[in-house]
Amino acid sequence: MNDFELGPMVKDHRKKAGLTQLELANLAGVGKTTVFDIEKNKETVRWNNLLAVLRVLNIKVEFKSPLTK
Amino acid sequence: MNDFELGPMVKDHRKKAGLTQLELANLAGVGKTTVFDIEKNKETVRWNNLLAVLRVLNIKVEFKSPLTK
DNA sequence: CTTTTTTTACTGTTATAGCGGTAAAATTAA
DNA sequence: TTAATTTTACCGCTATAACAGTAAAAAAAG
Repeated sequence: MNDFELGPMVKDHRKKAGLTQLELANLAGVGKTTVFDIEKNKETVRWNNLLAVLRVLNIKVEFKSPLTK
Repeated sequence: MNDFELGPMVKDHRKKAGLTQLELANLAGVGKTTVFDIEKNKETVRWNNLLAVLRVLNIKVEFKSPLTK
């Protein structure tokens, strides 16, 4: 289970926000290539760049573990 | 709100797992510097490296948004 | 259909994350 | 206390992510 893919989620949110990849990139302060890579599920992107994109799209990140719950 | 810091959480989980930074790094397949940086909240680490460390510590990542819920 | 926009893909260059090594603090154990 | 371990910090070197172009393929608009 949990073969969740972040890329498609980002793409979906961007679409629903009415943004092009370039617009999202500019809003997030990253290059268009980075947005493209994120949507393609490339995981070698930098954490801060991914965070910047998620922030624009109002996607929150949560970390959970048996210890946390 | 939500000035959540990932670094301390990683450190706490590592401690409770009885691992040194070096051991965690080796288990995750990253350099010791990367583990150190993550615990210091350095956000320029690569997403895949962060994921590898979280996986060892059994910390799951969830993405949430108004659209998702 | 045709035109426009967007997305995908590739390229060369630049900036820097990641790495292991080393060593000094800081912490923990004996 | 001293000794051993761990963490923090810094150092070059290397690998590669990020970037702005460019252009072709795909999608959307007219």
